[in-house]
Amino acid sequence: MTKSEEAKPTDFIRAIVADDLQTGKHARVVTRFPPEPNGYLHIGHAKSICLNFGIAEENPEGTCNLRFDDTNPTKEEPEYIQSIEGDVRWLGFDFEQRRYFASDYFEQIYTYAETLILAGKAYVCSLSADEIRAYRGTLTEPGRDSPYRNRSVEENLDLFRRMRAGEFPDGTHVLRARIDMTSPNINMRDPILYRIIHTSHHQTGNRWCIYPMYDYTHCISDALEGITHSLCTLEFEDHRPLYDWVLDQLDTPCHPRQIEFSRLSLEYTIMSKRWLNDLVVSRAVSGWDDPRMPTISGLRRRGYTPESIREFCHRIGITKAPNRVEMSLLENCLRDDLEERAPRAMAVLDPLRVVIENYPAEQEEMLTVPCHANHPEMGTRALGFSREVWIEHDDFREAAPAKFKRLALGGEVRLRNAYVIRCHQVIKDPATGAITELRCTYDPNTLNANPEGRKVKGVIHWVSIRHAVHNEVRLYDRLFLKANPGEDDDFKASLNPDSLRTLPACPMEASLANAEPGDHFQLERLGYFCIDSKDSAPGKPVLNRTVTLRDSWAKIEAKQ
RNA sequence: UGGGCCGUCGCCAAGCGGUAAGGCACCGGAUUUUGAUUCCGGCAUUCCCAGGUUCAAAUCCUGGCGGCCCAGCCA
Repeated sequence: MTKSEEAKPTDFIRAIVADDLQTGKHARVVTRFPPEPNGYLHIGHAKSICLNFGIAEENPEGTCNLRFDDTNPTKEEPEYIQSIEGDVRWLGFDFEQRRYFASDYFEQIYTYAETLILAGKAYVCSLSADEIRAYRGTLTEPGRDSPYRNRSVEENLDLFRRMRAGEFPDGTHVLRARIDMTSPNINMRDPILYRIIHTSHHQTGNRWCIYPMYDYTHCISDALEGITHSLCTLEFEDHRPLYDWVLDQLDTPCHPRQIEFSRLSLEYTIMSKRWLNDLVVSRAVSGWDDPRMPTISGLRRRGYTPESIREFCHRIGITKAPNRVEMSLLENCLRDDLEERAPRAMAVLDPLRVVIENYPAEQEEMLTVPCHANHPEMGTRALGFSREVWIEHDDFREAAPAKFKRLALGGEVRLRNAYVIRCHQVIKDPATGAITELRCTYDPNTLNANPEGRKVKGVIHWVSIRHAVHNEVRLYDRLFLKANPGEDDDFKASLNPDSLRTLPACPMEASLANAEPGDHFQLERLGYFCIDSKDSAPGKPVLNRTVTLRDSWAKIEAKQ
C-alpha cells in the first residue's frame, strides 16, 4: 500500500476514525469483532472482521479485540468458539491476547444493574412474556406502562437479588429499563435488561441463572474494553439510542461511538446463521465446512485463500446502501490470486482413449514441463508420455462446429506440453454408437516446436494412460438456484440438486499423487482445484474444484 | 399510514456546489503450446422523480416515488 492510499480513508467509517484521530478525540483507535458463538463464521462476518481488524492495522497503535458475545447460553457451544478463533487467524488477523468474553464482565454488568435500580432507572417486571408483548404496543400504537413499573427501589433490589440467587423459575421475572413506553422507537419501550435462564454457561458454568440481554451487555462491554468505535450492521441502528442511554446512566470508563454499515449479501447463497445451521442439521450439506457453504471454513476447504477473501472485502467497500453482490466478484478475486500462485497440472474428467498408432508401443518418455508457464521460477515437473493417452471427451468432435479449435476427425491438435496429433479414425460402440476410442498419429517434430508449414490452433490437455493415477474429483456448483433464496418461498426449495458432482476416479498425472491437503492447483483448461483437507489420504488426494477458469468458448458455443 | 435508514451504469462503488473515478460483468481487438493469463479499446450528456436556489447542482432546499430494518425474556 502506498502512502497516499494509507492517508486516504476509503469509506465513511474510516473517514470518521481518521477525523477522530486528527482532532485528538482519540489517541488511538480500538475496535472489536464481537461474534456470538452460536454458529460458524461466514463471508459476511469476514467483511466485519476485515473492517474492524483492518482499521486497527491501518492506524498507529490501533488494536482490535475478539470478543465473544456470549449472553445466551441456550444457543452457544464451545465448538463454535474454537472455529471462530481459527477462522479469524486463518484470515490473517492477530488478536494476540485480546480474546474476551462478555461473560468476563457479568459481575460488573450486574453491579451496574443494581446502580440503575438504585437510580430508579430499572425495575423488576413480573408480567409474563405474552403480557409484556401485549403491553409493548405495536409499530403504530404506543405501549402501556407495566403494573410493576412503580415498584419501590427496595422491592426491586430485593427481587433482583433473589432472581440472581435462583429463587425464581425461568420466565417469572425480568429486569427492565425504565425509559418510555410511548417511545416511537420500540427498543426504548422499557427494554428487558436481564432474564432468568437456569442453564449452565460454557464459560461461567452454574455461577449465574440470570443473563443480561445483548443491548444492555454490548455497550457496557465496549466501554469496559475502551472501544473507540463500535462497528455493527444496519439492523442495530434503532438500538443506538438504547446503547447511548445505558452508557449515559452509568459511570463507565468511556462512551464508544456506535456506527452502522450494511451487511453483505451474496447472490445464490444465504447468510443467515439459522438457515446455515438448518442445512447442517438436515444433512443438506456435510457440515459447516462443506465446500459449498459460504462459511469461512467451507470456503477454505473449497480452496479459497485468505488473500482472496480479504481482497473481496476490500473491493466491495463499506457503505450503508443495501446490496447483493454478484458471485463473479468473489470468484474473480480468487482467480486473480490463484492465477499467480497455483502450480499447473493435468487431469481428465471425462476420459476418451486415444491411440497414437505411429508411436511405438513399448516406448515412453518423461517430459520435463514447467509448473507454471508464466512463472519459470516455480520449477518443472516430470510428465509421462506414451502410445495411449486420455483426452477430454468434449475436446473431440467428429464434425467440428464453427470456431471449434480442438480435435476433429481428420484434424490436428496439440497435446499440451507434448506433440501435435492428427485423428484419422473414430471407433464407436456398435450397439450405442458412442465414441469409445480415437486412432491418431503424432508428428515427432512438434515437441517444443511448431509444425512446419501449418498452424495448429488448438491445445488440449491429456494424461498418459500408462502413467496415470486415479483420484476422486468433486465438482461444485452454486448451492442455490435462485439469486435470493427464501425471498418468496422456503429457502430450501431452491437448493441446487447438482451442487456437487463426484467423479470417483479421474485419471491424472502422477505428480498429483503426492499433493498435500490444502494444496492448490490449476488443472489446465479445467479450473482451480484444492486438495480436500478432510477426505484425502496419503497418496490418495481428493480434489475439490474451487472455481472454473473463465470460459469464452462456452459463451461462443451458447450463442451458436 | 409510528420510528430509523437507503436510493450514482447489469452488480459493487468514488464523488461532499464547478461540470460523472475505479473494480466486477459485458462487447470488440492483439498476443498466447491453457478458448486461461496478459495487453489495448468500448461501455452513465447522466446521478429514483418533480420543482426550486445558483453563473454553475449527483452534490443545497421543498415535495413526491421506491426499497430495507424494528413489535424475541435472540444477537
